[in-house]
Amino acid sequence: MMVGKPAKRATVRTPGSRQIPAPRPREPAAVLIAKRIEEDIVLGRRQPRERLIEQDLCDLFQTHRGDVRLALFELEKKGLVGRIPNRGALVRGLTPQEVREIYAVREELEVMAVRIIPFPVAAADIGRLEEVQRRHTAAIAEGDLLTVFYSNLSFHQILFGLCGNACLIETIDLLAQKVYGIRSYANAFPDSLDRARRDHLDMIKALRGSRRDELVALTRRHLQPSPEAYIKDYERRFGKADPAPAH
Amino acid sequence: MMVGKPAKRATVRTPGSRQIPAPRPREPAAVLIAKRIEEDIVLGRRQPRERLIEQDLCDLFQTHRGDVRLALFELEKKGLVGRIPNRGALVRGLTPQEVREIYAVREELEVMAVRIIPFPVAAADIGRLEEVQRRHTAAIAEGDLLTVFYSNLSFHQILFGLCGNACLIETIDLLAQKVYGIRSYANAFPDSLDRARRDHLDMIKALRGSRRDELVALTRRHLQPSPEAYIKDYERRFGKADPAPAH
DNA sequence: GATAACCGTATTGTAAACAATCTTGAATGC
DNA sequence: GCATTCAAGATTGTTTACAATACGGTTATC
Repeated sequence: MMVGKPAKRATVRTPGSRQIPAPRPREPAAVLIAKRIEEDIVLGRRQPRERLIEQDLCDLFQTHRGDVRLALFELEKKGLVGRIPNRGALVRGLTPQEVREIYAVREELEVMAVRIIPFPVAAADIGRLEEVQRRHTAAIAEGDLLTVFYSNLSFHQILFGLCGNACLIETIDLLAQKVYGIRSYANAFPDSLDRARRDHLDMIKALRGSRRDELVALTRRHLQPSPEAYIKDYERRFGKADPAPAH
Repeated sequence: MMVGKPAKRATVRTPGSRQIPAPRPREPAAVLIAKRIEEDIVLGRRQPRERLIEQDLCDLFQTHRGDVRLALFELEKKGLVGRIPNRGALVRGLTPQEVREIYAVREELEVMAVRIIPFPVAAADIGRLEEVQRRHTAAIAEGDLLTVFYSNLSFHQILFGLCGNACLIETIDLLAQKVYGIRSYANAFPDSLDRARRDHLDMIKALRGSRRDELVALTRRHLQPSPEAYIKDYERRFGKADPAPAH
């Protein structure tokens, strides 16, 4: 497996011990493969209902089935792919119902995060946000959707990372991953991208001025367009009736 | 592997298709093993820092390393065990900091859940809660901690299940799993168990009367004792200084 | 006597082979 | 012509064997 990185030492913490030197869990190969597949789904290179065959992925990533298998289980738990026993994995689409539910929880958690960010925010942190936002803006101008995606991701990770609650950060990230795939719908319209860009700039301003309520309102508003665009498109394709509850 | 159950057919939903008959993902062996290990940790039969050696677990569960491996990866993602490359898995304890953070998020989500429960709640659902609560009460009286644990679990799953948001339910469950292990601290004191019991009864009453604010207050209060007991015990054992940030 | 290099053992990580299961398509009977 | 049965191929699930790595003790050396 040649996807791995050099990897250096790090530490793990266990209660009752201070710092134990231990090999850092260098990104296991399986996780890297999972990331790549995730990216494919985000970019629309893999469509819902498409099968993910283990051997194909082995050839693609030059590895053995063990890692691919692990990656698929991982993606299954994230909700990005479904699995049918003895049949394998397939890219999983989301019903409007599911999208609405996920976004409701995202809003709750992201609002919580910005509520507990300690103010004022350090200038260095705001600087990092501005730096990433410059990349984001440039990528939109150039129509580089891949960079748009990743810089947008970084922006939110930095922003919510300010809240200081690791569990909250992790959970926000988890839910964001579940709907990575539907971004492409929102990104299809330049208007949406521009609006997101302006939201980010407004957020930075609110942060700089320690205006929490404004930040909360922006956070809520920022989450609106994506699910709406997705649901609209979904209904256009498959009809408006929500076909039976999702289990 | 002889842990499996008979397993029947079910259906999977994918967007754009109606109902596709498909083999129901019968609880895979790995998941069952993970549950058993989880239970061991909950019951204190496995202490933090204890190593989990794959071959030992294979012998114990009469299976092959593939499933054990998968189970360990699963528990790792849940945060119950840590892994050191080429060294294996070990039961992971939680720092007070982590516990506080997890409970903060739990409170936010569980309060959200009870806020969106559609009122009035169907009599049948209240009946199910009462039924489970009878088991809970009986188990406390008999000192059957295992049944206490599982009936308490059921109670909350039914309660939060009423909110109707599958993603929210799932996320609440995920966070609850992360702190399964610390229940034993709260359960050590009969007072705590009795208080939990009374909380449950009060919740049922509030549900029956559709008194949402009361339910929210009870939900918050119900989450207080466990982390407090754990943190107190932790500081007694390892000293009060929170040793270095938890990453 | 302390320290550094070495080797044996325990354990995980990787790979390949085998078995079980499902899908697909053709052949057969009605 | 249509449904049913059967067999072949494809894919996943399981098992076993092998290689790589890390730890612990022993020995050699200064």
